Amino acid sequence: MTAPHLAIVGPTASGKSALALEVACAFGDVEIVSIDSMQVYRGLDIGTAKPTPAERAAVPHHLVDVADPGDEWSVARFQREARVAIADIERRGHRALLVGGTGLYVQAVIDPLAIPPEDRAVRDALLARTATPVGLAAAYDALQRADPAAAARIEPGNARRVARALEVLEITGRPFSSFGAGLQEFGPPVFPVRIAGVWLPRPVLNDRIERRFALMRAAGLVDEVRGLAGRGALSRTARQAIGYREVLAHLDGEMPVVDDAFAAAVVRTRQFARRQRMWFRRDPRIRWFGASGNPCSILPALLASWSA
RNA sequence: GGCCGGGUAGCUCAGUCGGCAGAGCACGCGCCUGAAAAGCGCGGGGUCACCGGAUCGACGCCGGUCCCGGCCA
Repeated sequence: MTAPHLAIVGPTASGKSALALEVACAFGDVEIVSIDSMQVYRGLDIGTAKPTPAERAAVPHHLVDVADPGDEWSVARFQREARVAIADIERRGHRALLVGGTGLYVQAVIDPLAIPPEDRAVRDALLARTATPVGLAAAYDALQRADPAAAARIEPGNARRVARALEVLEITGRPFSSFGAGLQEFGPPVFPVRIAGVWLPRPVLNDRIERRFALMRAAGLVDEVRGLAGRGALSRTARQAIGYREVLAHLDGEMPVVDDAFAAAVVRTRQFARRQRMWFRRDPRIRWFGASGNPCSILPALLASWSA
């Protein structure tokens, strides 16, 4: 039995990655596993705040650059690959340091989530049918009859999730709800792990978000997006990355002024950070570490907590 | 200076034969099992530019003032 794995979660731009590198240097026996739905894509570097080659040379990083920008990524794929990576890390006698802000992915990795199978064609057909209010209402009705438990967990207006539940029903013949109680239950993780949450005051975080986008812009985000767009199609999943979607809209002429694109990206990042806060807040297994300014000031407390 | 158009929520704008003001976005609060940097629900907000007038009653009608845009001089 090895020592427990570690995890750092929190909203975007809260300084998790920098902290993780410090922790890795301090401990020496940890490898970083990025829990990030967009850093998996090769070529999406600047806008995803991906660790630099130097950082990746200093500390091994996993689940970064494992997909082509044209790939449709998914939670299930992440769950599989992350668990393989963690098993490998254990085999080397090391500890995994999970770092990231994609809440669903964190749970897919550390919780015993049985993710039902999918059939994209079936779901796309269902989504087409639920595209109108009338069609959605009919679909939700059908779900209520076939799987009341799932319907109770899904808002009637959420076409995405209604379609997904019906999809599972259609291709497996089993109710969606039979695959698990949902994400409300925070039982013991599938492996021992200590989870730290990074908390910053909202004005500080908002300020960091704004600065970071300015830096990304200066670092050539527009050119990066232009290159990706020119090289071929970005998948539906990849093209919605914050910053990429907005710059793409600018390059397509839908948003003529670049500054507007970046302003929109900043707004969407703030909204994203809020959803992340909501998501992580309800997980009682997270131990929170707050900083009033520089998130690296958390480091001593974090190391002390994890060394105990 | 003259003529025309406009001044309504933080922003962009809708609106009513005169009957206690709406939408989208933003913002706030929340939800979440194969797109999750996605998707969805709820909510707070306005002396309707200002001053005066007629009216039971004005954001709306009348008169004036200020500001913005366009055309003419």
